Amino acid sequence: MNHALVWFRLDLRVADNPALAQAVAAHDAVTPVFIWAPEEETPWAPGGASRWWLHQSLRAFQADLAARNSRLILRRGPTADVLMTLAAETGARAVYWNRRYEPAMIARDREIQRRFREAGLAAEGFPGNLLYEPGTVANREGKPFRVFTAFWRAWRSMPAPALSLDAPTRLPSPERWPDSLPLADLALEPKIDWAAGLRETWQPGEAGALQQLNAFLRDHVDAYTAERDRPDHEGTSRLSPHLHFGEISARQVWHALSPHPNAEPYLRQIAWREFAYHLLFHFPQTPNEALRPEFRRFPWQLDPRMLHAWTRGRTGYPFVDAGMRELWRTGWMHNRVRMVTASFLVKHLLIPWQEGARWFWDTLVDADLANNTLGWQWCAGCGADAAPYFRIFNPVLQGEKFDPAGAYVRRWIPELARLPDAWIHKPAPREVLAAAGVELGRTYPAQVVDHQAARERALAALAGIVKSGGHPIA
DNA sequence: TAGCTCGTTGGACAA
DNA sequence: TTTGTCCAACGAGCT
Repeated sequence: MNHALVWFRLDLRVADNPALAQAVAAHDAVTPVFIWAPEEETPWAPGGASRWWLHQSLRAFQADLAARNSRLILRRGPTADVLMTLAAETGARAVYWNRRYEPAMIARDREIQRRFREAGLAAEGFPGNLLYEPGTVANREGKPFRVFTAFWRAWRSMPAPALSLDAPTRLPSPERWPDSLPLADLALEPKIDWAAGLRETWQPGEAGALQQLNAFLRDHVDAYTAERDRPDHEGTSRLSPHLHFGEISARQVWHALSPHPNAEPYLRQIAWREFAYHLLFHFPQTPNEALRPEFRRFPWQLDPRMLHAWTRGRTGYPFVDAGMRELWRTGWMHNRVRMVTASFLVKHLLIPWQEGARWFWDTLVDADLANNTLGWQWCAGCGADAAPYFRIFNPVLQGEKFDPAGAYVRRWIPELARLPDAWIHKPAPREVLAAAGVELGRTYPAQVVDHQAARERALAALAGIVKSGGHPIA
């Protein structure tokens, strides 16, 4: 039989899957395989929340494949060895996958391709995870954009993407299936069950992704510009984890949105995702190092107690704490609040952005190396397209502006629920606190830093690295 | 080309 | 209370 392997990673879908489509079109037996090899992704192996999601998504994908008379073979790494072994076991002459763009993943794909080709086997990656691959959008000099708006203009004027590929109705199975590990053997789920909030919030898998997209199109896309900044409302798409795991493709989202008269603001967000991959591709050190070299001299202060207060939502700034608790409970945080919490860690506490990136990496179900890196560097002011450095979010004003009635704070910080709206985001007078049953320092922490003092300290620190010259240290 | 403008998501302060 | 202006920079991208 003319047999092919399809190696799945962050493309856990049957619809609009170029690698799968190629295998079905050109082969009369297809073996889908997923290989768990987190050591190959260090130091950015999937964190706890990502592993939880992956477990659920793999289970859903197994069912989707079973409904098409197929299976998902599960194995553990090393990936290249496993794929070679599987090719030998099944007699497959080819392996296909959809490309990933993280530096370590690019290197791994290249190595697998080399080994397969040396063995006389086909090995081919396909573009399935982005609308336009890194390297295809460049400025007039042929250099990578570093400013989003310019990237967006170029990106938007690219030829429209081809139509999405239909899901194959039936996948040709091999005469004999190779062995598969049980899903539980990948040990992706937490040993102590902390995932109740995740289960309540999400439906991982391709069906859940489509449902989420349709709900967004039906209920939220029209008001997106106004509502996307309101964490107290349900105004965003909440597609990020589905996109990260490839349960839905950016191309499917693009085609679903495009006919819509109010699609542009959301497509811009899709372009941000592509910009993040573009930056990671061209600046592969950025998950660990500031893009702007002068920030390597920034006088960070790694205070473990402050960091702990931030991670657990105990900074005394309700808008910040609500966000951190939403993250801890649901594996997700509203984008507006991500900016404010990140800014608070970096600018108010002067804790290195990498610490925040690492915490988000472990707790977000949508943790994505490109997006996480861009987001943190942007907030820290050390990345591409950085805002003027003297822009420091005021966590009280941000709360009052984007959660005016305090509903978001009350939802995640029940101990403040009885405070009146006017005092929900800032320390209330003694009698107001008493009436609401709040005792600062006991039922809810006092502010760990004073905003004004922290702001001045951050501005002084920033002035220091600018004044001492913008040259990179050797 | 050499200068100009502007940067997803602001804030503080004066008037 | 609202509105306008400036705030310690810098450099990509454009004309």
